[in-house]
Amino acid sequence: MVRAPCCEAMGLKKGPWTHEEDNILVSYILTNGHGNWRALPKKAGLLRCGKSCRLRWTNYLRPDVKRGDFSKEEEETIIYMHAMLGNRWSAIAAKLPGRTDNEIKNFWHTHLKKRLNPNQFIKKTKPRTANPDEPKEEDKFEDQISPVFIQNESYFSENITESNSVDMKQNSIDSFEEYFHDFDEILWSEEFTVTGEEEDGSIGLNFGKPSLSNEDSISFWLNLLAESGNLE
DNA sequence: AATGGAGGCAACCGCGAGCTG
DNA sequence: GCAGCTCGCGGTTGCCTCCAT
Repeated sequence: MVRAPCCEAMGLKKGPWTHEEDNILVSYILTNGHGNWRALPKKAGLLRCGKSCRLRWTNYLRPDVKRGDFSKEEEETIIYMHAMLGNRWSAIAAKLPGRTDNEIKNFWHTHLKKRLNPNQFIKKTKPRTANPDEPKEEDKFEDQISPVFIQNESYFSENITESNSVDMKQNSIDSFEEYFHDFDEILWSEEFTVTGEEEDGSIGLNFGKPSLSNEDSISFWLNLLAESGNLE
């Protein structure tokens, strides 16, 4: 199959986005929706490829993108989900409202990965398609989880009191199961709902459905653009 | 104050999946 | 069923900032 060229180079801009480009993209999407990403930049008057626009929107400009440091809970979720799913960042991001796969991926590589023993970290990326011959995700869970968490001394330092390595290993698994018992139920329940503005100022989300209504999104950006003087 | 290295993050690239005609 | 296309994902790169010397 012949792949369609993504950015037929000529004249298309690359590199960091400017505020003006951001404003154009946001205004266009809020007015028209993104529709066909490939056609969007031309319609919006941007010298970018559709891919670049989509990435910019999903990772940075979307109103429900949560910026700022990851909370302890979010870190724990990432570690837990990564132990279960491997490098399936989009799947992990789906469990962290307001966080993007790119952000999580970066956070993992720059912060969390360091806490793990690299020699023990052998989990490979899972293929996106389910192979019927392979064991189910749940069946493989134990095999995946132990090397990561057992080696993560800092993570379990509060729970592990035994110095004996064998006991420690078992304790780690027990601690893990105990520690994440409630967590698991929350993560795998479809209703992971937070609404309205949170106490910390972050945007509330209805997990499992669009986090903000279109109307809310428009209001958000109209206000923002109006404040910055970029929208009449 | 200058400089070089390390770390962090935004953005790009290439591939596979899924949709459509 | 096939070919062409778009979209989404994960890996990687490169720039910018910070910090140590």
